[in-house]
Amino acid sequence: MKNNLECDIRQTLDRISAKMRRDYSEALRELNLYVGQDNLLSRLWLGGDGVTQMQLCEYLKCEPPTVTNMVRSLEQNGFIYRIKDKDDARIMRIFLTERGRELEAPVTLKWEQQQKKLLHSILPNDRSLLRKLLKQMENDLF
Amino acid sequence: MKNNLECDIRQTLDRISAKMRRDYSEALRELNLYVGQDNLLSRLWLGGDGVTQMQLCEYLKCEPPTVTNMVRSLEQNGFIYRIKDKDDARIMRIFLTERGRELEAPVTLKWEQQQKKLLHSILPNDRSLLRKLLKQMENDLF
DNA sequence: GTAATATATTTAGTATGCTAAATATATTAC
DNA sequence: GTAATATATTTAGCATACTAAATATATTAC
Repeated sequence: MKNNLECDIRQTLDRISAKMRRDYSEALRELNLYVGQDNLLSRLWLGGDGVTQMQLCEYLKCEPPTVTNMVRSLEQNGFIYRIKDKDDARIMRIFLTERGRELEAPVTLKWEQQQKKLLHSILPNDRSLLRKLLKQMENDLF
Repeated sequence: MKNNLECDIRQTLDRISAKMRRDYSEALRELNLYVGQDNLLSRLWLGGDGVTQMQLCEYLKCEPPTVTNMVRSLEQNGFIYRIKDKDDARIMRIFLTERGRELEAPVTLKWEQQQKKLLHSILPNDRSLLRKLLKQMENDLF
């Protein structure tokens, strides 16, 4: 069991994602962001100003308390602000501040750099094959 | 940039690893373990009884404070115990309890189940190709 | 032998991420 | 209109995981 193919694939995948996360986390610290916050902001950058926390849960595929914490941190650091919906008092709507909006370009640059590093030695043909296989795995998982 | 190949691969990889972690976390809760603790224990199962925390850092590829916390939790739950090295008082050596040793079989079973699910629809040929590409990516990253 | 440096671990404080339970507001059923 | 149910968010408490700083012990330089 120890050294077979399946085991190796799962473990390698684990190591890649952990290492990717660490590197990426470090890169984002230069922008005063924590890893994951960029994903939340990206939902707002693509014209999603006024989105609810439930919509962010859906987008980030995480649970409501996680979004509560992320949103609190981002608000405290001045990247977003929240307004209670006037028709449904249960709902908080999230908006970008100017400072949050300004992060789009530098974060996109970090994304590109990270991707470049990740796929550095993979040839174009292999890239599309890799994507196909990963998508297949994703489908099996969900 | 938004929908190109590279971006897709990074994001898909992210989603797979997050989903895998969630599923796996749930499965491990039945054994009173948290995700990651199984990896620490596996280092001990493979004849590594008496290992130091620094060696666990190396194995788990994480920082010393993380190991301190994991080890504290595992000790409190009775899976391991710690003894101060008699020659070097800075070093703590980690040992499995009987309860910790008993977890090897059920955890291995969970691993197999998770791997099976992950690679369910990937053909053997594609599996070795996939592994090759993942290893290549890992090399680029480190 | 003492001072400076290196190593191993812990503490404090931050984040993401979870579950379970509490709270507040809306909607539905009667 | 009231009671029961559903939805959105928060709180509390747990985990992994990080950095920076503190602590304790060893080793090296002199």
